[in-house]
Amino acid sequence: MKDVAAAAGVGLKTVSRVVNKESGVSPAMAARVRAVIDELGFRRNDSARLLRTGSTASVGLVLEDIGDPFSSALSRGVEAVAREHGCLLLTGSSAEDADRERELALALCARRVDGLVVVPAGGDHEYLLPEAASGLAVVFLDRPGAGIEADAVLSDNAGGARAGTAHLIAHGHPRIGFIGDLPHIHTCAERLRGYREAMRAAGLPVDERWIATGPTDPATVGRAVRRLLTGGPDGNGGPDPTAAERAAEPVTALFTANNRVTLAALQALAGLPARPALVGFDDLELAALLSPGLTVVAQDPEALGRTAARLLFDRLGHDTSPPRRVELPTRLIVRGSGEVPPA
Amino acid sequence: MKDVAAAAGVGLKTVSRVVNKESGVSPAMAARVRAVIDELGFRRNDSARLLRTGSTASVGLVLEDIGDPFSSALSRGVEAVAREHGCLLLTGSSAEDADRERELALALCARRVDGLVVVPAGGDHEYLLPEAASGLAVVFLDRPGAGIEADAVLSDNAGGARAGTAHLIAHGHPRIGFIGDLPHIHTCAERLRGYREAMRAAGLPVDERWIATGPTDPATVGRAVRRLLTGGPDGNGGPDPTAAERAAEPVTALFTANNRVTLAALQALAGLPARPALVGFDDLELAALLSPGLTVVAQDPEALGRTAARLLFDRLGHDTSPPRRVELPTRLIVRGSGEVPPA
DNA sequence: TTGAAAGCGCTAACAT
DNA sequence: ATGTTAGCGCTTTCAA
Repeated sequence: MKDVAAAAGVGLKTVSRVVNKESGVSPAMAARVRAVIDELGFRRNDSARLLRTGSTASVGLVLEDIGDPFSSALSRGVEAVAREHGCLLLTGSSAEDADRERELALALCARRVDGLVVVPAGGDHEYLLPEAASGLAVVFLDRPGAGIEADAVLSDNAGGARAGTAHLIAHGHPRIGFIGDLPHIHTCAERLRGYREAMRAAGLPVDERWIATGPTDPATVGRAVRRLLTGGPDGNGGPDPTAAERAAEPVTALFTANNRVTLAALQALAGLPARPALVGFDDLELAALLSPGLTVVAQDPEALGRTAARLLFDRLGHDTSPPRRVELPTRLIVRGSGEVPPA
Repeated sequence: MKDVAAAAGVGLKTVSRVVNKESGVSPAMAARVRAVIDELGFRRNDSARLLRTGSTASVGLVLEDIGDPFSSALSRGVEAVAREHGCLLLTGSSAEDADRERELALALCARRVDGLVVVPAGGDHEYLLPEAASGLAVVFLDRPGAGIEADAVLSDNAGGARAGTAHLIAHGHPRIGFIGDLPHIHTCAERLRGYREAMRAAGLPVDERWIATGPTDPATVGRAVRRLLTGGPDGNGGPDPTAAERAAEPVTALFTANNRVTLAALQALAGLPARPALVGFDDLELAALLSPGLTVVAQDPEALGRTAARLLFDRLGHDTSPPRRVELPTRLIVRGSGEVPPA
């Protein structure tokens, strides 16, 4: 900019005015400056500008895994709203690792993003307190944060799981298996709660060996599927190994608690002759084209992302009301797999 | 930082040294400074730091649509490599719009990203020349750029389409329909070229009415599917309307040129009694679980992203060799839908 | 080992 | 309508 001013033989501020389309510059002067700008290929350095003005016109998004369709739909929602506000989006993935989440969030803060949308991987967010104290707006997405008072946007996980489980019960299944990811993850815990509530509401007992939680790789989920369907021992070595080692009653239906689990379960079931009823949490792209079609409890991840971003910008607009927790409804989509009667 | 220095009663530079873990500070002093830092909740402002040092330790990624599974896999690849290099990733979507791409790329440049990975939406990238001249590294991804000499990482689109089409031909289909997205998009054009080459290599004629390009919404693709299968007029009002209005021979197989087209075509086919053979470009998550399984020409989007990012960091490491074009192979995955014989 | 001064590229506030 | 000065928060340079 200094170069432009020198080359055009004008003051620095005049160039600044032209670049920022401020009024108070004669057309002739503006034209001359613009000519020099083009000639020199000058582009304003926004980092410097933003350092000076204080705002950064950018928000950060910490996802669990940008490659997961659910995450990318979230991020589409956040991006759309950020864009409406003329804000750039800085994104990173935590790979479901608490340290990485922290590191990433702090890196974004060091860049002085105006606000942060976080899909929590860790269970403690106290590390954001100093940032929040110095003006950072924070919204948690998909899962609530801990150790800091902040807005959260979630799906009605328990309600959705309740509806999905009740749907299976209504189709005659008294024994239903639950397969989820890691039990300490909020969404998994809530969906399990919904499952238990639906069972209890129907007066059905729950055998703890019907509940499988763990990694979502196809091998692990495949083992869980086969165990639940045959009633074998759980192999987890739970608090009561002798009970766990006894065979459980086989289930006739499965509730799979997220998209990756559902996918892995479908793969495991593909080889089997008789298929249990299945309801999955999260919709899948080809769900309607399977046979039978896949019955799911669908979230609206893009709406989740948009809602979180709106909340964030409300806060940036100095909305100082107490932290809110917004819960978005889920929707049961009936397509066939959940209506199979017990074998 | 100034505040910390004042509160600790030390010089500014000492605080800077402690924050950056530079050597040359006595342990006692360092401890005192760190105590004040914690007390005040001080966090270094990286924007200011980077303004001073010149580098920004960040790279930009301009995608077509972050919500598309293909894009998000690309971005996972880019992010992984950026992370290895301690770089933050700034991402945005162009929504397949040239102006938006430009606007986004320039916004990232104004933030002084060190490098830019661009999935081109527009056909002209001259606007990046001034940036490149002042040191920006640029790599195009998925499609080549135009108007600027830069690296590009692509899939072997023509080769993949050739293999897919040849596969259908080998299974006895002389008449094969091609459904793609917009014909000016490089990937579509290349895949169409591959299709034509395979047909010619087999000595088969191509009726232009077997080729449908346009938007990828389910309605448009559905119409194309039905037209190709029944041999109705093309309705495009092409250069030879009278010929176009004559009925064409119905095709017995379809080659769908990207994931969205494949998805839409599958939806359209779901309602139909007799199904044509189908090979799609791009793999889909549930492809193996459909019946018949979906035969595809698979790309490796994560590898595309990683390769592009590696090339970018090579350039940032002052690799000044002439621009390269890297082409990654595709893989035909046989699952059933492409092996259906002609009706 | 420590610190003062200069300056990265820009804009806000105040001249002219 | 245009220019000058100071300073955003940090690092670099050089001096003590």
